[in-house]
Amino acid sequence: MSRAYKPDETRRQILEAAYGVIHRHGFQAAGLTDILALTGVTKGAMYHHFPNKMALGYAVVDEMVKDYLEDWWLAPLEVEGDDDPLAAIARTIQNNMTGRVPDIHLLGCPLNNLAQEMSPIDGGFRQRVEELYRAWRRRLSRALTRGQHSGKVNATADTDEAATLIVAAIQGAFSQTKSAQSMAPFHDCMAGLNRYLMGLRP
Amino acid sequence: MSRAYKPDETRRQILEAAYGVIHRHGFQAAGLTDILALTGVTKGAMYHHFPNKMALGYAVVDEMVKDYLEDWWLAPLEVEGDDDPLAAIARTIQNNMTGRVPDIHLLGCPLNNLAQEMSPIDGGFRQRVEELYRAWRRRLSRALTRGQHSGKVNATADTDEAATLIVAAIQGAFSQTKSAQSMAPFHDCMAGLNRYLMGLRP
DNA sequence: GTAAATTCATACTCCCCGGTATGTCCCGCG
DNA sequence: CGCGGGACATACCGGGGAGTATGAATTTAC
Repeated sequence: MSRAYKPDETRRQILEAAYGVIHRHGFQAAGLTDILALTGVTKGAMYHHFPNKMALGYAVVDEMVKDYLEDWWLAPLEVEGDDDPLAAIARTIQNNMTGRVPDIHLLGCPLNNLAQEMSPIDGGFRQRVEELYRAWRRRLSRALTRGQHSGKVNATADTDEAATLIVAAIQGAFSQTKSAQSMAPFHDCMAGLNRYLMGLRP
Repeated sequence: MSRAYKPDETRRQILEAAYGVIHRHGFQAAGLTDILALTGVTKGAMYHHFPNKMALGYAVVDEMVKDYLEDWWLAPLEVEGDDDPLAAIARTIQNNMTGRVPDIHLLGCPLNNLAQEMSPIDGGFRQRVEELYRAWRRRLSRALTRGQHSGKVNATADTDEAATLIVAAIQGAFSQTKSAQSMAPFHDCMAGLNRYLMGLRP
């Protein structure tokens, strides 16, 4: 018969439930009771896998949010044999608007949400979130530099500057979308960002 | 002699203290005790002026955050006899980077902070925050339209789209700045935004 | 000048929620 | 086979923060 104890699966369930609840309500407003009720796992099991709520939050950033960022925003920038980062960025944006669960963007960006809420309160969160932001900017910047070498991006453009603005536009789009509870600002913003990207052509 | 009871001044003190604490720690993490300790006002006085913590938060948005937005981001767009909105926007950005208390931006944008934290949790917050966002976009959009009429802005540009992107870039700049605890992303982002604005010239 | 309403102070209540203590069950290992 | 440690369950604790009850001081109204 199937095993009764599956510790890593249990840990995984907790992480995913926590990721969902935190995405919806924020870290502070996310009650352990809510998370546990969502999984069927009990508090004892949860405190066996994580020493406290903070550690659970850290794990959510380190594992879940990091994966989200990688899968939806970073990996698409570096598909094999692609030397046109501007097209890749536009494709990534398009992919995010159409490829995901509809209205998931109304909840905001998992990274930006946590950054806003937790960075000023807790150093551990701040450090982890900042690491993800830096990775995002660096990967974007490098992609743009490669584009400059292949002649697809204006050689005079400051790639760090452009990377920061692109990240900011995406974060800001999420932010407005969340408050508006409508995708309209998101679409407007991505259209504007596309226009900006055109301006980076040689 | 001076009066002992000054209700509107008391109310004002509470609002300003609440605004500061909420700006630093967020609404949920802001304890009434902290706010009151900062003012010397007691809990009884506070609950006389505001029915509960939510109402206090609403008042902070309606009065303090609204004023902040008006003073630092909206009014500078509409100085008398100015027909060049792109220059006005660049000036507003510059004004925000130099004219305020240093490192105030490390705390994030008061509006964006509340938007991120409270919009998904409470409808009252969401509605108020969204109203401010809409006002911001509209005022920007109208300024750009005026610029089109005076020939200072490319007539083919979509002003709503541009307004949304500008707001997004500013919000995103704040967000990254807050996590980085460094003004570098803010400066990069504003430089990139300026480059985008150049692209809106006829 | 006095009653009524407003403004503020103090002490207390209540409850939610993170955290703990303790016990049981299961699995691996000799 | 049994024993020791890992995996999970249940019940309880304690603190902190929002909210309240009550009363005193002050201003206003008539």
